[in-house]
Amino acid sequence: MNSPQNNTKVYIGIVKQLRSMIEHDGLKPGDRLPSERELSERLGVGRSSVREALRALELLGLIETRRGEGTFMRDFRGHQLVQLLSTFILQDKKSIRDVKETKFLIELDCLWLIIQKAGEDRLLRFKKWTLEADYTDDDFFLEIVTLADNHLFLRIWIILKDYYNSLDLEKMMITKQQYAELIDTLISRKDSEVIRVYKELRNLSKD
Amino acid sequence: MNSPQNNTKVYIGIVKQLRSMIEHDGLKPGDRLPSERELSERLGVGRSSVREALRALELLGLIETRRGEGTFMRDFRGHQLVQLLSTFILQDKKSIRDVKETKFLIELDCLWLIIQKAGEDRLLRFKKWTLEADYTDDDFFLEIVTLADNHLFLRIWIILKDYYNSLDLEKMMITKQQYAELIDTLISRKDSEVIRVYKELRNLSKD
DNA sequence: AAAAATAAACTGGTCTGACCACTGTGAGCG
DNA sequence: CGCTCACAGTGGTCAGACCAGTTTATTTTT
Repeated sequence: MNSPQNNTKVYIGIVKQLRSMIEHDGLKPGDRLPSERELSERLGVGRSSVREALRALELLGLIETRRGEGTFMRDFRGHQLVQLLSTFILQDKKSIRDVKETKFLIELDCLWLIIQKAGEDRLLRFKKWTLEADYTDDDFFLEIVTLADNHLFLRIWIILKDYYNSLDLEKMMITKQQYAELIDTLISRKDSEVIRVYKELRNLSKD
Repeated sequence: MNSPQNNTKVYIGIVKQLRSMIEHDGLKPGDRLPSERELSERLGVGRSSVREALRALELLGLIETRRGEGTFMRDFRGHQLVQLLSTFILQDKKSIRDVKETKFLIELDCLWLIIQKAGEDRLLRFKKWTLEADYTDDDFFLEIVTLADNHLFLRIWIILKDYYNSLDLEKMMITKQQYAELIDTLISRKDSEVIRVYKELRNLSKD
């Protein structure tokens, strides 16, 4: 039947079913899922099990429920979960250090990837935007990570960014000139220069 | 009563209660939580609501339940989250290229971290093991990533490794001498040399 | 006929009670 | 002393009931 194996919990199976259902039907953020009772009947399980699965996905921020209306796909970037986990887990100092360390290194990786891959015209346009537009540090590096053209790094970075922001660390001021300088080094394609400028920008010089 | 506000869902309140309970009682990984029925009674809510909260936390990897025994705190240093989200991220089975690229760069990151952090004695011991023991490429780099002492990278790498292996790509032969040489460069702490040797080892020279 | 009020049919939210499967324990027997 | 076995406790699951909202259809009123 629907159950994958016997010793797996029902609600886990439902999560999987839902995932494949979402993929199969191509559900996008905002779309409605079947009602709890319908899922219950369709999958041949109790409604409470369906609810356990849905509640878990809700806490993860993947879906949203509105009483009287239904359950909907959500445009998830993790905030729900990030907030929860950060207060839940990230208390210990080492985890915080890991998050910072990982975020920085992935940003460096992406810079390196850009050197390898990005076209010069794209970089020049980016530099122009850097000097003219208004943006935050997250905005800037989101563009960096996007330019690196690695979907995996992009997803991981976004998660780390949210974590990082939830830590409420003091942030340093970075001038447009600094951002622009970083892009210059990208255009010149000098690895070592990129690393130096990035470290300076992140104030990691002494490390 | 126990409920924080009236319009918040009960299971959310329970999650919060659990969090403060964990903090207050100083529960550590491996410790047991009160049973579902006891929580239900103590918090004045239905058992199904307790279960919705527990199931959500379980899916998050924060707790673990064993039928007949109870519910236990889990060792979640490494963010189950990454693993969970990975099933969603890797869902779009986009480019194999991304997986390879990311795995390699993270391995490089870890090498870099080792240069910064690892003690020489540890590296010497590692080199000895490299020359004497029997191991696979995965074994070797698992040790590398572990030495980097970044739990986040460790978890991400493990996922990538598993995915990478599932791709069934042809693998090249790597001699013990090559592995040992890599460690030598780590001991000498020359960044550029490490990169060169690693690339050679992964046959990325032309790239 | 149009608008407003009402009713019905859904949706999620919660609780209760029941039963199953599994684990640990302790009483009782050999 | 060691074994067996029943029992209490725990999570796993289901069914049913009721509440509280929303939407839609129906009826009533204007």
